[in-house]
Amino acid sequence: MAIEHALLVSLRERPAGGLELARRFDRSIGFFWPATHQQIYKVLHRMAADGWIAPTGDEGARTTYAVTPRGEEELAAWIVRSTPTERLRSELALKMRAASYGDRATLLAEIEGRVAEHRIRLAHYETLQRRDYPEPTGLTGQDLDQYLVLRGGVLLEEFWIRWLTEYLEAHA
Amino acid sequence: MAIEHALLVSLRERPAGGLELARRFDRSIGFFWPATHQQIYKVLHRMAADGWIAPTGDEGARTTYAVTPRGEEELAAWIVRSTPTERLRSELALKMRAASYGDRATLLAEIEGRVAEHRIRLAHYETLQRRDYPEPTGLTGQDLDQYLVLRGGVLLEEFWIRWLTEYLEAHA
DNA sequence: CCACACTCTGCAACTAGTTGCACAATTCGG
DNA sequence: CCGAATTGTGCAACTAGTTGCAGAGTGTGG
Repeated sequence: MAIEHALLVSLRERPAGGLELARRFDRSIGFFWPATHQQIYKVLHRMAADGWIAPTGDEGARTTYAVTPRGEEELAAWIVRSTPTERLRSELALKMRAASYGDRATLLAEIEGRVAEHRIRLAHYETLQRRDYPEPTGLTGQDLDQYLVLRGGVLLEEFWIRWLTEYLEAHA
Repeated sequence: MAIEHALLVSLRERPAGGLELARRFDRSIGFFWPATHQQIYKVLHRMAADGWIAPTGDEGARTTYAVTPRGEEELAAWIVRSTPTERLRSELALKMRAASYGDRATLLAEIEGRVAEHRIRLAHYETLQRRDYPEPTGLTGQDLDQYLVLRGGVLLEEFWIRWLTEYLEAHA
């Protein structure tokens, strides 16, 4: 339902082909919307068929798409449409609750690993933050929005670290 | 991949039928794993066919399932299996980033509504916390786990409120 | 006792996303 | 220049989850 719009946003920022988009998803955009290249290609075709995007300057094998006026309209319309609240779906949370039916020690080890992962991701986001937005107070428009989404990534990682750490401490 | 196990956990706590399970999912278990009754029925059939659960004391139309030994095994095996890190998928985050391509005022209003929702949910969780776990320091085993998952719900709501509020303030 | 509402079960069709693979074009090291 | 690795595109089959609907059974107020 929304990957189309994620692609529109990314293509609005700069035209690109499928793989390039997939790479961008692995970085910024994908913090909050993971996608594989296969799915991206599938959706790109649909979007091109619907006239939301169009190939620019055919350079042979690789196709670069740009957003059409029709796509701009759709993007604006989507932003205004209301979005249902999203629920986090966490298998790990389930396991934490179920721990007493299995081997708790193994689960605790897994959680420790997960905390380490989140710390790494957090450090990565903080590096980006320092590099790209050293002085956030002056930001406006798109830059401000990008910064705030990155900020969301930071807060989310902090949530995970805090929660998992509390779990570990309670079972120490 | 995991709804089966969520159902096992819930049925382990107390045998039940499809609708009753759906109701439980709307409450505690579903904090981190939403599911509709239709899907629950579908999965229950599969699980019964696989021998993970079995109907208990046939009471006519409504079927109550309980976890079999085979199901217990599966539950324990699942807890030990490692889980891929989950990514939050947020359409709202995308919109925040895309705001400058549409009507920002409308989006800000929507975000305000969302904050209100999260505050309500947070208050609800805190009520549960006070009611069911007034003295968390003495908890052990399953009770402790349930408490800690509820605690995760609280932290998650706080994450949302904080992030969305920062966004609103930055665009005030 | 009968109409109406509610509970419980479930099917069908669909949409979104994943996994595994294949193949062409390009670049790059020897 | 040639073989190998990498980049870019994409199909096919599958799994998970959603939406919309329907019918059977139970209880309840007039």
